[in-house]
Amino acid sequence: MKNTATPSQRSTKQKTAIITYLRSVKTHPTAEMVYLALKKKMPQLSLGTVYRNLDAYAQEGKSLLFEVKGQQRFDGDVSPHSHFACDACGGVQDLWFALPLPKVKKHLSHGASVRSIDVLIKGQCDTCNVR
Amino acid sequence: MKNTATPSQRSTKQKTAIITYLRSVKTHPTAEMVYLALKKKMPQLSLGTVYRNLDAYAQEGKSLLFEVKGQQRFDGDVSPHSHFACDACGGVQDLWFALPLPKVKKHLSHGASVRSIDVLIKGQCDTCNVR
DNA sequence: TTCAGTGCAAACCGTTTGCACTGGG
DNA sequence: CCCAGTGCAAACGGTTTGCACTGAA
Repeated sequence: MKNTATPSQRSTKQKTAIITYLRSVKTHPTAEMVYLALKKKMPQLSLGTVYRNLDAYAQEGKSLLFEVKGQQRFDGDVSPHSHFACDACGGVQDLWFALPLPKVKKHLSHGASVRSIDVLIKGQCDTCNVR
Repeated sequence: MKNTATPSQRSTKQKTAIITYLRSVKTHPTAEMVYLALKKKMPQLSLGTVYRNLDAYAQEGKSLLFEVKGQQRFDGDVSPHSHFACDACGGVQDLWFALPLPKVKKHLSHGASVRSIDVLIKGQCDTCNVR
């Protein structure tokens, strides 16, 4: 969240692998999850590189970034939607209801500009509730 | 966010001061902000105590807890509302538009239970936009 | 008197960063 | 050849925690 924005100029194996993985998955992974998944195929991959690229993608608007229980979660799907995070298993799911955007904007102070709208619902998922 | 829930049994100066301060303020302070504010009057107050009590209040539903830029922010007003966080100055403001709750619930998986709904809008506040 | 709560300081851990090296253009 | 990007490991900083002490009941 603090990495300085340096728009990417060169394409590398690592960048391609990271964005490809993020877009192929619906788990809203942490940086470490991405790192561990890719390390199988790219053993020399470093965690710092994963953080740098995930942060860059988020800043460029190529991914969503939100925080759950003190950890950053990334989402390769940037179309507007919300998230449900399970307190028990830590899983995150997409929710596709629409926000009343005109109403929202009406409540913002005049002159404020919006970069993102994050809706995060916390609770227990159905699976964890059964156990 | 990781402190184990131990419902408070004894009332102390510190607990009273912390919840009173949190309810008196509209700044959505971090634990450190609360600590620094109260330390003026209670010089022996410790940061750990502030964290423990703020976390406990959040778990008991006596305050709201959400995360902005890797930091926990606390809100003594637990009536349902949303937040706007300025990327530039770090300030957080309340927003009082209503969510379409029936629609939201319709999209949750059957069997899931909801503990909280956090709406966080990020951008630049009017003041920072002028500068 | 008892033990929940506190103060203190060290530990924790997710994230960031400095630096030498690598490889894309 | 050049310098953006990477790997590595150390540093960072917000939060948590172990332990001895304190004070509410």
